[in-house]
Amino acid sequence: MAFLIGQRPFIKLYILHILDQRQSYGLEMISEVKRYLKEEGYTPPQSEIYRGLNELVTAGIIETTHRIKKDHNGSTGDFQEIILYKYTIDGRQKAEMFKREVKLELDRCIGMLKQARKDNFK
Amino acid sequence: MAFLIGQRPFIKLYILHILDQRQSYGLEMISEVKRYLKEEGYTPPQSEIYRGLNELVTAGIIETTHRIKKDHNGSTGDFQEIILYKYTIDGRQKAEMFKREVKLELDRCIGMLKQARKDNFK
DNA sequence: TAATGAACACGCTGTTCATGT
DNA sequence: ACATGAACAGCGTGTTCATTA
Repeated sequence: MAFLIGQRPFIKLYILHILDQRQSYGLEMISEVKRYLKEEGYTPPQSEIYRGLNELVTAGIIETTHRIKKDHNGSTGDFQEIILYKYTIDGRQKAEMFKREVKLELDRCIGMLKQARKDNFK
Repeated sequence: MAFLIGQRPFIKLYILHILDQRQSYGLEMISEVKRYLKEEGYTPPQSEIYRGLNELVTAGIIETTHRIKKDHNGSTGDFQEIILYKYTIDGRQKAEMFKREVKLELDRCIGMLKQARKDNFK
């Protein structure tokens, strides 16, 4: 049995949470996750988002709405290509299974850390 | 900033907790830690105890009461050598600093995981 | 057998670098 | 600059193996 939950599934959870509401892309999602967790004293590295996204694609949970151009830059007229992600047809269903597993892990970890606090402090 | 607290400091915390009460040795401590955490669904590997012990020795927090013989085996008359650990002179003081740091990490992790549960479930 | 710990392999993570728009 | 992701390096961890009493 592993010690604590890994960063990967943890971030995937947030990715799915974001995609529950709307399509999004890598850097936007990492920013949002950072916003969620900044107060908790944790800043996930950029790379983790992409790793998580690729794993979710491989798992058939999400897919890439292949390259779509975004708003152009007002001054330069540049177009920025991004990769949008969204659920596959049965993706939400698969995601529920994944979420359930992660929830179990999450609760186990919380219980463990609380126990450690109880055992070793106060 | 790292993601979650590592297994090493986590176990060291329990080692110190045990040594707060009495001297002990490797396998005995790992057994006790397992007892503490079994209900939480976590079984630390044996090796981690030794790694933690060595690090605490290096840090000058504990020291080894060099090899002491233990109870003999009733039937064979064998003697088993063990390595007892205890606090150094200023070990408890140093340990307090370490514990304080770990407590901060512990609380941070709990907060983070709770936040994730709040964000992604219920 | 109990006890210690070395040694190995591997996965995860953080940083940096490369590429393209 | 923004966006993606490959590539590299290093640490932590889990398992196995070796040694000794």
